[in-house]
Amino acid sequence: MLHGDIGLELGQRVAGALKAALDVEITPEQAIVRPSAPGRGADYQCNAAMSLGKQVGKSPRELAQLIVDHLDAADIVTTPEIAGPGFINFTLTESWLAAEARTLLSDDRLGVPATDDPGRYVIDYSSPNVAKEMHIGHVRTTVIGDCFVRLLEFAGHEVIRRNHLGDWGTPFGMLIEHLLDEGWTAESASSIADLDGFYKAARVKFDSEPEFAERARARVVKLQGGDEQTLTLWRGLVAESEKHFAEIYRLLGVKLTKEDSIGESFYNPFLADTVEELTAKGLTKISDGALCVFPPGFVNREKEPLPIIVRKSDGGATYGTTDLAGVRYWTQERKVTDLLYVVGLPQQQHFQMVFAVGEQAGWLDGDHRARYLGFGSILGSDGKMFRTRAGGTVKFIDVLTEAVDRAAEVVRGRAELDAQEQAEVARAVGIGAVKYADLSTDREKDYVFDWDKMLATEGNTSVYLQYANARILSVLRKAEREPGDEILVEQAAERALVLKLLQFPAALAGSVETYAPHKLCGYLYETATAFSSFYENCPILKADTEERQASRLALARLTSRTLVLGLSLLGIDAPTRL
RNA sequence: GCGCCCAUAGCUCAGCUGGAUAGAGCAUCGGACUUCUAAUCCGACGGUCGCAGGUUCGAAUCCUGCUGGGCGCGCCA
Repeated sequence: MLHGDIGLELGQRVAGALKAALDVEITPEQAIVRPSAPGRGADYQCNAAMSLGKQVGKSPRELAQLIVDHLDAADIVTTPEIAGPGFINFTLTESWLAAEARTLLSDDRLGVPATDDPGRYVIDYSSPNVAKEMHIGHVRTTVIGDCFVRLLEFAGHEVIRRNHLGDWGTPFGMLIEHLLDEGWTAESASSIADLDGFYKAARVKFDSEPEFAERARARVVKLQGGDEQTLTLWRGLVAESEKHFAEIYRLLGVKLTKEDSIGESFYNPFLADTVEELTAKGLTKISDGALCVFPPGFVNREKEPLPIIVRKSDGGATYGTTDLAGVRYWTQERKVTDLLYVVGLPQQQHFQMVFAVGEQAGWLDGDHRARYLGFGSILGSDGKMFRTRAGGTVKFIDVLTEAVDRAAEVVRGRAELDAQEQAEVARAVGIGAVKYADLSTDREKDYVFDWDKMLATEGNTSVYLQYANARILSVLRKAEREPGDEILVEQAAERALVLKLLQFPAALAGSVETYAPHKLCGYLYETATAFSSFYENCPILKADTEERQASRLALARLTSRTLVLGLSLLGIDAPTRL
């Protein structure tokens, strides 16, 4: 099957028919073969005849008939029917469905091909600030970024995780000066428990004491100048922060580790060269004392060109400088093919400008692509930015502990789990719920954070998927035999489930190509509901023949494998019991 | 003022890049457990796709305008 995609396979056959009938060449994609809406009596439909008819000078129905007449697809579908203005309806044969499903039984990748064009990706995500506690604002970038890592790795790409820590810049003068004032040393600095409080205290002092602010500014210069005592203290702060981040990442179950920290400070040695190269290429201009790049097409409110400031009037660098140095470093030094930025939507324009400059500088081109993957905000039930009842920032760790606590409540008294298992399940369910809520709606839209909805056992939630899987595994445990290696497609619910399982590769491809985890979520939900229906209608352990039981056990296992793999690509665990 | 995004069932969301009668879940109502995990399943109810034009065989989807909301727009990152 072409890329494991039924639609593409049929599209290829349609393309072949068109070639045979009229010597017209189209790609399988251009054949526009899509799953039909339920209840229309067909599995797939070809929508190409209407638009193509005009080009070849035939009526759509006439063209559709020509395609059908020359179609070589009897191994897959029954005789296609032409309907309406020129739709070609395909119904897959039970024998083909059975044969295809059979091949999945021994396929670790469940029909998903590895990419034939592997790239080297670097993904910028999570990006917390040193000396500040992670908060609700880091949830989406961390969860979504981790999902992309998993999806791209599974697709067969090399993926470099990049945690772009906020570990440099003006706040660190204030932090280090406060460190010294409070009598911390480089060694003890890594044991400050309340980093957030520490940051706030420094901030207050900075805002209220001019003398301190003055020292803080001087300290920034020392830091950026490479003063050893300052650097040592700075490293202590970073180390302490990384402990906190690691704790969140561990609890959350994302792949980020300390080794993935490539913070702003990393680019410090490249900033001067980057600015120099931009200048050498004639892209910079001094404006109001700052060195700027003006990418074409961006204007401010006065319709004047909008700059990226690469060197402030005081000589300092900005995040624009750092981001440009990053584009330069990863494309030129590390030879990555794709740079992905999982950063909130408010920063869209900034990245568009950075990419535009990257192209002007020749760092980005057809072989070195950059893509900004923005995401919407998490809202409270009032439709405004999600905050605590007191109006404060919601801490990341509080979200996770509350999720696990609430999940424990949901799981309590459930099944025959001991305390240890209950705790593990609560974690899988609670964390899964937070991640799934984040991944299951359109990435670019805002979504409303709602504990009851995300932990609901009905509807499109991770708990429902986890439950469906646990149920399957329970049946498999109770079976007194191994699943068979033949698939029977007899009942309607059985047929629907098999078709759904065969659509996994296409669903996954759609999710990866458009960086849309919610498409995978939707597919998994449909698969779980298809299984539930099958479970109600098709007895497994009590099937009336050996063959049926063997086949249904195989289908059950296949469904479980699909759910588990799908969930794992989302970064969500699937407990064996629930 | 300029730019970007959003508006679909009472609520929360899909709608596969222009296809057929716009789909799920929740809520409401009605059914199904001496049967493999009922945390489930089956059915019913529910729509002026924000408004108005346009493009064409065909628009929730593309274009223009408007209304209502969110965000961004020079030395924080």
